[in-house]
Amino acid sequence: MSRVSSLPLQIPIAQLNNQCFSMSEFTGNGGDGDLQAVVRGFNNCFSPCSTILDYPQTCFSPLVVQEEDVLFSSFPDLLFESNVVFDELEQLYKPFYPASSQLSPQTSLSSYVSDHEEREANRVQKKEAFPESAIVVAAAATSTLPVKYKRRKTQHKRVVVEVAAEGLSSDVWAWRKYGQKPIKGSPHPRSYYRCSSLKGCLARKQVERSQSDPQMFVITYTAEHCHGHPIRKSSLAGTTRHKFSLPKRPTTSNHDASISTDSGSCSLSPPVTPVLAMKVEDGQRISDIEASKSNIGVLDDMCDVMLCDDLFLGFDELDRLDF
DNA sequence: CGGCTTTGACCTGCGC
DNA sequence: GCGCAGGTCAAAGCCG
Repeated sequence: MSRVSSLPLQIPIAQLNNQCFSMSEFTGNGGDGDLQAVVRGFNNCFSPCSTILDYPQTCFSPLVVQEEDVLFSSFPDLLFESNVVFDELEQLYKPFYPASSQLSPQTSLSSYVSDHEEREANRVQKKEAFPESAIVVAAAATSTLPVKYKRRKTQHKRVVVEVAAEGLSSDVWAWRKYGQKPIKGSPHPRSYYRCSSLKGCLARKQVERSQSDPQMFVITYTAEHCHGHPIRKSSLAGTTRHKFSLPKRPTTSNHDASISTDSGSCSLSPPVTPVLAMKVEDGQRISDIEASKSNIGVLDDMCDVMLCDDLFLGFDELDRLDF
């Protein structure tokens, strides 16, 4: 049985379509350039008015579903432990649904949900079975932290996706890097970005190379944008100004996670990386899980339809809008 | 000059 | 309570 993936998909570059770059083309420093430049371009995989509009079929190609089968045959235990991100997609895409559309992704693609205890138990199990798996952990904001440190890791919904470098090439959002940290157990540092499209926007994302496949990047989105999408005509604001971002001062830190790129070399390339992701939210109940499980068949039958019809129809509609 | 990256320091969460 | 790891801040400097 094929299911919609609740894990970040890893699509080898060799399997991507012919339009994609190779890593050697894409990177300026032998494959380990400057990540921040690449990162700006990624968000489009969930952004209805980014370059995805121009290349929807490459973003949600049937390859995605095929890969899911492979993925889940390899990780069967994860089927009931993780969640689908289509509700996240829907949230982002909701404003752009065609008015006539009667079938939103939500209605046909209910995600698995879990309560806190179950997720915690699962997390432990997963950690044992798949210590390198990208796991989404999300939580509601309940902290009493000082304002200065309000944005801590468990406060917001988190969406984890894994993409090839090609998927990082365009973005409607502008991201500003505010930190980079080496992560224990990982040879690659993690970079931290915040949305710079609007001051005060809490949207964050973290980017690091996948441990299992250094050609892939694990991107974690945290919180939500408190503003609408930047208009497409100005979406180049999301592209980097710097041809190559090199360390501004001598450093011994690890820049392994960094990739050099810029809009000049990449922005015209379609975001060819198919991406699905998963999301977990607090407050979900076991009964909801059971209800969602019953939709698996629907998922099987509808995922192609949803992606190809609902979303793409909406993209077409949106594309006709005059920004 | 504004916006960006870099990076050491600081702070919090969490496991023991 | 302590120490570690992760997340954020903010100063310094670069770039267009």
